[in-house]
Amino acid sequence: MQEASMPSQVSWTREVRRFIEAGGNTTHAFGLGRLIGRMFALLYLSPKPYSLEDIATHLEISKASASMTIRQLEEWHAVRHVPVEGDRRDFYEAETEFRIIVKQGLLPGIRKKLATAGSQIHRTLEAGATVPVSQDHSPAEIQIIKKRLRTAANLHKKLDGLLSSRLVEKLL
Amino acid sequence: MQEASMPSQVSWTREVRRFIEAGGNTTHAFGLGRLIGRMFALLYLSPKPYSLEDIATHLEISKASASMTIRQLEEWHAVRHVPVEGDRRDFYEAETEFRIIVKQGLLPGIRKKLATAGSQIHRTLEAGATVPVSQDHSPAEIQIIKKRLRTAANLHKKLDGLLSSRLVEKLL
DNA sequence: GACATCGTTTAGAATTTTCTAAATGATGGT
DNA sequence: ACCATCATTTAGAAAATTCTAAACGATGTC
Repeated sequence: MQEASMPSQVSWTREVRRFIEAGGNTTHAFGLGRLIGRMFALLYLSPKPYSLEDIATHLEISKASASMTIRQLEEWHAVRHVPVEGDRRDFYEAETEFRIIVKQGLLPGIRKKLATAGSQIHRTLEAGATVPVSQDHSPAEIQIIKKRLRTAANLHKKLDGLLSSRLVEKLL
Repeated sequence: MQEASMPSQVSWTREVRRFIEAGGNTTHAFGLGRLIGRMFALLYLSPKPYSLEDIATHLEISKASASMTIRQLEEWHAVRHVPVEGDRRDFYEAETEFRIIVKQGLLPGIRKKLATAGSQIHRTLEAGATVPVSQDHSPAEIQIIKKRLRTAANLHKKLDGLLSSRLVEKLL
């Protein structure tokens, strides 16, 4: 009995490891750092909450890294702090409702980044409006530039509107 | 006349510089590198095509960097190679149809990244199906894990379907 | 209130990523 | 065919990011 389950046992833990690394590669591919994906993957596959040190041990990282990364995950609502009775350590578990993570964590972050870009588009647009003459460009060229800026501003507006709408509801 | 336009002239070029840097910050914020956004912003505000050396000069980078980054932009269909009669240098101009950039450049890249994550989810799911017993987890916990994996697989499927649909048409 | 244990901060080490100069390859002009 | 000029490749420098050990602060325990 025990011997029969041993081989699969080994391959399961190895598969979990692969899963964790794949999570890290995914977040890294999207420019979010490798650790955050590894950590979320670990917690997502854990029915039981983990303490900071548990996490650090499993991922073979320092407690310092674990602390900083878990706070980032908390900001994104991807991880919850769960109190464990009679233990003053911090325990964490993964948020399993992706809707919450996307809506409260990811989308606000994306919108914030887009807002920075959008404000510069408008700033340039306004600067262009007060500059009818240029030694670098002909009047016709300036019209083209202004049109492109308006197109960019329009795209930004559409994107932001879409992200703040109930698109997410439909999705999940 | 000339004196009257001089002050605005200065502020316009400065504003263009700000625009370019903002473009760089935006792509960098989304994990795409700072240079690619700076370069696209430069070309987007240029009615005339630029040669590789033009680009390198304006952005104060080496021709080597310009070459590698422009190829990346080409892969994303964000920049077009335009032949200039009687000049064997390569000239480039920005693609101004964002629909094309998103549809042919960004979305395929995103889907590719998601596909990697998705295949690992399924792989783990299959491994879990063949492992009914574990010394680390109770049977009830294993059920929870399997359910979470199915949820993740489902999310991945929805996401991928959405990205490959005509969502983009509606958007732009 | 001193001690023990935990989480956070921070200064700097280690790694990764980005960038460039130089070499190479490719192509057109003479 | 040779030279001149351009784009690309690559090996290694430079810069940015990520990670950690140690110091610190906070909180519960005896």
